[in-house]
Amino acid sequence: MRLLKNNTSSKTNCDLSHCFLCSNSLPGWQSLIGANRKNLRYKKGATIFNEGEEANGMYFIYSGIVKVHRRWGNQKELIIRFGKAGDMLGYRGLGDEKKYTVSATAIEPVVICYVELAFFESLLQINHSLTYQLMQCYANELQNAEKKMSNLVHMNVKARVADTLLALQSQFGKSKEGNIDIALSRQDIAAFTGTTYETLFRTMQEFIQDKLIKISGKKIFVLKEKKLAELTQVQ
Amino acid sequence: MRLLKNNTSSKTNCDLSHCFLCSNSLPGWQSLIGANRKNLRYKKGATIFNEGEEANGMYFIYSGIVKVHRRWGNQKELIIRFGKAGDMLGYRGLGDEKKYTVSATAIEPVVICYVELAFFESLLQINHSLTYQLMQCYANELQNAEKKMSNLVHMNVKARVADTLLALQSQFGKSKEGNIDIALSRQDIAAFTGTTYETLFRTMQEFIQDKLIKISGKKIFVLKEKKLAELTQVQ
DNA sequence: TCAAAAACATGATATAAATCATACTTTTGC
DNA sequence: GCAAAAGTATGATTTATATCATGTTTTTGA
Repeated sequence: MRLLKNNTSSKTNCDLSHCFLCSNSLPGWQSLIGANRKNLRYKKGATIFNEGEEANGMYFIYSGIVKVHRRWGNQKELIIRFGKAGDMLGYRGLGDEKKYTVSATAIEPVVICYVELAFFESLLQINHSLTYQLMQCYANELQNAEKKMSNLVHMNVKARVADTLLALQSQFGKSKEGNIDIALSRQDIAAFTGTTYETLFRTMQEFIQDKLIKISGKKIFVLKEKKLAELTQVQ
Repeated sequence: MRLLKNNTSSKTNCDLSHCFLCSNSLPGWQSLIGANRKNLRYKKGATIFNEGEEANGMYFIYSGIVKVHRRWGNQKELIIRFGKAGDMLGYRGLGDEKKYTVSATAIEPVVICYVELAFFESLLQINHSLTYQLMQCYANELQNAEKKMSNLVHMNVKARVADTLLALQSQFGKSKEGNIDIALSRQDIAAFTGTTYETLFRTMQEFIQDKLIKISGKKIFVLKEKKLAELTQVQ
């Protein structure tokens, strides 16, 4: 998926060129898209949509970070993935069931480009290339999901935490300071790893002891990437 | 996905009308497809493709049952899903990486309709509806994968076994006798549930004791579907 | 700006499920 | 048709990880 330059002012509207939808449509269609899209703003912690709700539209992230997650009971959750500028949300609604099967929550202020499902589907009918790109995007997501599924069953927590940190660094990159360029609560890191806060905490302490990582508040520095990668391999 | 009538003679070739590829193409194209497809046969236990291998083509199941799985080390595996007549394999190869990220193995004799990836991709370029159907198929698979991922983290083994049995019955239906219409080894059921053979065995014994299911060899009879379904709910 | 809530930090304890061990039975290939 | 391999069956033991409990610090919003 496409990356966006670092224009995260929450005042900005989508410029009709960077999101998944626009970048996969011919320039001539942008006025049509512009006329049918809404810009939505969410503050940190706000729900974008909830699992079980009627799927009404497609959400294209213009700026900010979103977690895509599933809840269990009212204390447990699994974070399936994080979405950032250029990513798409809600498209699972295209399946047989027109309901969201996951939830999406802003973990920092987010600007969304939103279109109604009916409009999006009509775009797919006339824009072959958009459908093809969407299909490609799914193929990748499926691979990720299948890999994650397998990791959850086969890897122990230590390996999964190592994998999580490397995945976060790969998706969000490093800041100039050198830390992974995303600020997550330990709770969210645990939910992304598929473990509890306490176990995540202890595992990270172990990594700090072993000098594999370094921590300063919410800033995480990967010190020994190779060692972490080794931990994720079958022993 | 589409179901096929019970014509499982391994001598039969695909009739160019039932598989995912043919049923989503206009009749006029069938001669083109016929000229480019190969019919492949696999016996029980045979590997169709292996994770890590170069992705060379698309596989459409004409008859038989296939497991799609990922290995870990050389003793552990997770079965991601089962495929039957009308289903498709190998399409993950369309993602960024042109390698299979999962393995596919025949668990009973299988007849496959095979086309080269290049041919399939050219079909996608000219057949908009095929691309759209493929995309829809992915959307469903993604929902399944995300649900399974969440189940693996949140549900205990008992709930997962109940879920597995219901899922198998829903996918493969019941025979006239009333058992789930697929013969799997306990090992495979365990791998699909994401647990070990021993734990699966004990859990099934518990279900038999509680009269939720009944067993005769590889035939599994679901006696109390509702009770099993309750076990899968958050308590 | 102050109270309440969320997040962070850690030790102690419980337990679900994996692992190990062993024997019997069925299937498969030569 | 028989040997080897795969699958089935079950008890005993270990262990990784969740759960519980409690206190501190930070963030948030009224």
